[in-house]
Amino acid sequence: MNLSKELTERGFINQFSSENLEDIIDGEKRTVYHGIDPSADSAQAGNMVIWMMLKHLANNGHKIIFLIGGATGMIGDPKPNTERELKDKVVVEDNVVKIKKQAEDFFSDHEVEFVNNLEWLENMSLLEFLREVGKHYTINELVKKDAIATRLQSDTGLSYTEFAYPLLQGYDYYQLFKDKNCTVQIGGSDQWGNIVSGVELVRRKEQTEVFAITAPLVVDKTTGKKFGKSEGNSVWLDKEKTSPYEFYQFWLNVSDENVFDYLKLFTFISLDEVKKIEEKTKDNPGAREAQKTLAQAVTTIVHGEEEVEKVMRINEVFFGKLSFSSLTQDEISVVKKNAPYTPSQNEAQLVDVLVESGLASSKREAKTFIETGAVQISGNKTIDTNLKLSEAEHGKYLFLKRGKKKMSLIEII
RNA sequence: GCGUCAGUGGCAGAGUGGUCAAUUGCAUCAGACUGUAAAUCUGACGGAUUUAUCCUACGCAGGUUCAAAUCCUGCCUGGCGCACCA
Repeated sequence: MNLSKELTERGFINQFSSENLEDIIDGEKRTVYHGIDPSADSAQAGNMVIWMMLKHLANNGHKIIFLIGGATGMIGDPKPNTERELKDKVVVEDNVVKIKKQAEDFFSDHEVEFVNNLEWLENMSLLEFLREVGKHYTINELVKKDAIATRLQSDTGLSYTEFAYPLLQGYDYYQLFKDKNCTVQIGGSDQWGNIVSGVELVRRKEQTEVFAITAPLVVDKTTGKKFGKSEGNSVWLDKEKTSPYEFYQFWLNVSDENVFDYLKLFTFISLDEVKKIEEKTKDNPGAREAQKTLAQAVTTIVHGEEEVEKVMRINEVFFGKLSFSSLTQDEISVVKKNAPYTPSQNEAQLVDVLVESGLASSKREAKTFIETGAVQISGNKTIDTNLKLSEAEHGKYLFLKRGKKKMSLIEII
């Protein structure tokens, strides 16, 4: 199966700027670039779609340039409803370092060149920008761009700064074309306008056709919402922000409607194999074979095999047959390092411990949880809001559970 | 700069002196049912609490009043209109 077909069937392709995709990626080996703005200090699960696509491209012999928008990140691209707060320069610089490190790890098995658009944008003079870049854009055209058009209609308006964003990204493409003969740019579908802006700039300045490909924004089919939130929080690739355990849980909890799409997008499992899993799952959906495969595969890609093994052991304890008391000392220390863990005093109130461990956000909430029977101590439900830890049966460790999926290991110190 | 309209909880959006911790919807969380799924139903949804109350909050800062999200003044932010011929 050729690459364009593979990517299409896996669901990576939304739009592309050519008659057919084959012409872009199946023929000559090209230099492909993708850019990300350092608007946070870590990429999220959603970013992985493009990152996976880059891996597929790299596996097929294309050269990859990974651009980190040290310059564009200072501006922020126009969001459809609100103007962005300008980010502090120091924060942006810090984010650049972190994202770069993360991407380097993610692509460690591929040859990827990293660039920062600060290199060429930082010292460009305003006059040069207006003459070399601005002159090739008409306002008439810019105001038709989706993000800009909606903002012009909205109550918040649109600053000149953000209005200029497409020009900056366009210039990036031009630079990479001139410098490194880059002829393909990929991004999320929301980036289409910005990417095409570069395609046009290159055509106008160099009379050469370069290409654009976008991937669809992954949407949760069951909710219609943007994918990648867990309990209202973003799922990050950084394990300090989203622990491997939480990361694994996120994928394990994917609903049936989505899981096969995700297997195609976020893992390298072959399409045939996915089909097999799909059939197996139809016979016995309760086994959640597909989710397990997905969680294991994605977590391996992001955090590595070793982490996955640890996470799976923790799961055995939290959800599996293993009773807590049967854990060996060694296993407890594994849980301690990888799952939510809270040290506590023996005389502490249960409500306080719930708050400290993050299982409840306030005492009031903690009480409601207890009253509704959502709290278990080492497997035993408790409805006593005044309970102290010392009154519950436990050894040095106890295992606190709120709801079905939130837990924390409590160590008495 | 002038005029005018607006700024409310995660979001949308009511409320125009006390009955407002603020209607409603979405989102979120818990319970029941399940498969750590979805859908559905039930409940919670600023914080603390001795559950009587207290504190913090309706752009910011003051003021009027027994009492303000609601009235007044100033400021900040944004939308729209005007700002050359007139």
